[in-house]
Amino acid sequence: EGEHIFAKGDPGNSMMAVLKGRVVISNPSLDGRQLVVTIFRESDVFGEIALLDGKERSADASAATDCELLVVPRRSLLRLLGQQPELCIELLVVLCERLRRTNEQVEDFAFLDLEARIAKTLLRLTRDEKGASSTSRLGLKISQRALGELVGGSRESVNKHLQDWKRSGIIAIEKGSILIRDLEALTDLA
Amino acid sequence: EGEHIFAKGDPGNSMMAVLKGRVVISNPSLDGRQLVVTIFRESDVFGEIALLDGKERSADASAATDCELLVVPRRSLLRLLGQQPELCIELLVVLCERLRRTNEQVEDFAFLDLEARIAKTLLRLTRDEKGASSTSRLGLKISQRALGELVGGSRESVNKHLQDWKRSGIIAIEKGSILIRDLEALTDLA
DNA sequence: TGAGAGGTGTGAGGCGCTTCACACCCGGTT
DNA sequence: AACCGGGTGTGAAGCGCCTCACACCTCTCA
Repeated sequence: EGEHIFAKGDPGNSMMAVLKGRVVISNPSLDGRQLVVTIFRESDVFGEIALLDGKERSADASAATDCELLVVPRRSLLRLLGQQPELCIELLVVLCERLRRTNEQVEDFAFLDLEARIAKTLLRLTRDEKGASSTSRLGLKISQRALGELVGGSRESVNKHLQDWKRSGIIAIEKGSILIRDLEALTDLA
Repeated sequence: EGEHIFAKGDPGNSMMAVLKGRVVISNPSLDGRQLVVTIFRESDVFGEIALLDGKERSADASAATDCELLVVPRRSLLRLLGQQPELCIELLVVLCERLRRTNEQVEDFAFLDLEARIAKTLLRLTRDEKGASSTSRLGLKISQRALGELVGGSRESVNKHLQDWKRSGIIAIEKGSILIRDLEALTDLA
């Protein structure tokens, strides 16, 4: 947990699959801030980009929890791809998903204000969470600073919006967990 | 010129290669604004995403100039990919480039202010332009509104920054063309 | 020749977000 | 116990960018 996996700018001659735990992909800014791009979990793969085109890593990766990773070095993958064309197609599909996701992020930054972005990622996080460990009663445990890094906003602003929502009964906060009371209202905001 | 090629949300069962002319890829917002994501030129391909994963088109495409396009329908491409694994790898590389580009856009929106984004795209545009038609004397012909759509800002704000730069001698504007006088200063801003 | 459309220049006002500053609460450490 | 670090809540000040409003310029087209 907390360990550094690779940094933006490193030479990238391998890709990884998450066997256990969570991996945070983030972008550093010049002034030390961080933007969290994605969080990968079991059975996701990452780091394919640098591997495939042979350039530098395009973002930082570090372990959000204790992890087990499967490392696939470049030459193994290339050999595999040569032998199994279906695998190649699968990789194409993964990259496509990723592109769609990133495109959507660009859109969000361009068109949505902070409030909408927070609402949206809150919804996404609970959806992801529910998929993984089926907690029917959905409480989301995340620090407001981390939420800020996910949406590209300051911790303080995140707090203010959460407070607004709490006052209007859209969410509740207990024991540091956020739980959604009015899902529809939140979807409208996003 | 001006013709609509496909719209976000359309079913996407083909991809295209640009033989001649320019194609603008853009995202529409709910309130009618547009964000221009990329401009493709001769020998670029686009529309692969929807084709590969079989989902909807993820953005609008329209002809910025008169164009000739080569349309590759889904089944042709899949057949080709089956026969020629190298082609598959090439596609992977194209997608990787695209992902890097889009990631960079996200970063820019998150970390750079409007001035820096304008500077950056101005530099990119002149670089692209010089590559295509080798005009040693680089003048960039683009409307300020179009620039605004490229950087995700209003026409007025774009104008104000350009005026600032004109006053400090970084750029000059003549006959509706922007030409860069102090390339280094502009690179510093970006 | 005059009208309109599209591009440009510029100021006033306002909203959203950031930064800074500070107070509070809780868990762990010594 | 006293103490710290990390997360939380909140207000004041300030800046960046947007919107609105308006003037002007240049083309094209009837």
